[in-house]
Amino acid sequence: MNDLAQSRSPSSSVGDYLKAVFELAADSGDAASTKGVAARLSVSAASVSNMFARLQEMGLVEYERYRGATLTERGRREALRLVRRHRLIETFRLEHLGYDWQEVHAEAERLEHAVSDAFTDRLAELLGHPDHDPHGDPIPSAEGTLEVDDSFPLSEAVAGSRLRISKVRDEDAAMLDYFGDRNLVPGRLLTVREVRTLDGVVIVEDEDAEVYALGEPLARSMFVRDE
Amino acid sequence: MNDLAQSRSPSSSVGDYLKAVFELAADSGDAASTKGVAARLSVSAASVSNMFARLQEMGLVEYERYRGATLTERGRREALRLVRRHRLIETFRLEHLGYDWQEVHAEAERLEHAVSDAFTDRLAELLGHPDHDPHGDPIPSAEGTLEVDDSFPLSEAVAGSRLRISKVRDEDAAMLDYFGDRNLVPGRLLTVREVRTLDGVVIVEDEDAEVYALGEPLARSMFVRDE
DNA sequence: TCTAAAATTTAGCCTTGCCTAATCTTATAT
DNA sequence: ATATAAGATTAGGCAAGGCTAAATTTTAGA
Repeated sequence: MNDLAQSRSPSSSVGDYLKAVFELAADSGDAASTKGVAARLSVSAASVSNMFARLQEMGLVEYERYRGATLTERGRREALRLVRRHRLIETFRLEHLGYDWQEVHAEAERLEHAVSDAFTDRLAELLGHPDHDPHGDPIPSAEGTLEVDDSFPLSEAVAGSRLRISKVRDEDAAMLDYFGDRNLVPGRLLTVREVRTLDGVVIVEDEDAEVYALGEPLARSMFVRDE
Repeated sequence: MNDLAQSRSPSSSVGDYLKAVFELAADSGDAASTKGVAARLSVSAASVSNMFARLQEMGLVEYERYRGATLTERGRREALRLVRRHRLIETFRLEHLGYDWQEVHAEAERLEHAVSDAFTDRLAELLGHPDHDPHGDPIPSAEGTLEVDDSFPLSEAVAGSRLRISKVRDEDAAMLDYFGDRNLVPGRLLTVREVRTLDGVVIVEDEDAEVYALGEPLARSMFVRDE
């Protein structure tokens, strides 16, 4: 009964936790904290403690009390499978179902737990094996490899540099709206006019010579790469 | 807390039961039995009794102990929403993902619980608002209406009649294989050569003058309409 | 009609996930 | 160096859904 639990495909809840740990680690480079995961999944901290212990039993995370959790190799593979599904579904919804760039995120959270690997791979084929989703996030390969990410938040840019938008945080719908409305989307070129340390405002100019002053929250939500 | 349960969208388990009751009633015209639902969902009879009581509380079925359950109007609407999703997803998988006619059924069971109505309607549009799925089953409209079904199993045909295949039972993969391999699919025309009451074998000839002798189990799985 | 088999329900228990309240640990600020 | 705040864990519950075994009702056969 124990090794059965090992071989079963993780429940949708387990998957959500793995993805949260994966994404928090990507941001901070560190172990995922109870609090961080709780906030991301809108559950209580107690539930996270509880789940961390179970994930460790299942061999999906390395966990030490009061120290947070990091993914094991198996946990990381699992998380990447879900990320792959999520991003392909988003791309499908955008390109074939006519959803707005901003609307794409929400429902994919649910669907990613319901589709099989076979479905995912056929979807990838239908879409022409894209390597980035509509927000600019890289899509993991079917083999579980993920492009190394050399992008950084616009808030850390230096004045005068020329940058390409690589991705936009997809957690906040209002921010997605803002960027979407102004066509500040992955692939666009920006020139940094000013980075004001005083208040964190970053002033950029786009390819059409439009100038935008972005406050720190916005500047932290847009990721760029040196061009 | 009680009326919240009323307004919530039913859990995936609840939906599975509603669909099972719906489909059993369609077959037998009668209340769905505990045993029938248990067999269809691969669950113990005790679980079904339990769930019938809960479904009644939720106002989704009419249920009397030892007498089986029938859907209420609300229960029927819920079931039809799921059936609509299921059949549209099957159609999508066949037409856009290149699945075989036989493979289509299985995964849709899981997906139908994860997609929203909005997704479903956009999918319908992408597919050109089909009114039948690949097995020939009618797709309920977004408003919850379903074509009246005047088809009957081939096992009840009379010798000499000309019939069109309307649908094929999709529960048994081996039978789907058999029919699929021989191109005995919805839309094809058949002429009944002989109906042998002795052993239930039905002998038919298709449009290409191929002749098939179908035993009772197969003849009961193929539905036809007078042409 | 009466009895045995089949179907159904009840009782009692388990697991997964989630919650709140109370208790620890660790980190921070004097 | 230590008090306190912040973060994490434990304890104890709850609801959904499932199961088995035992009891009950219905149905069918002699």
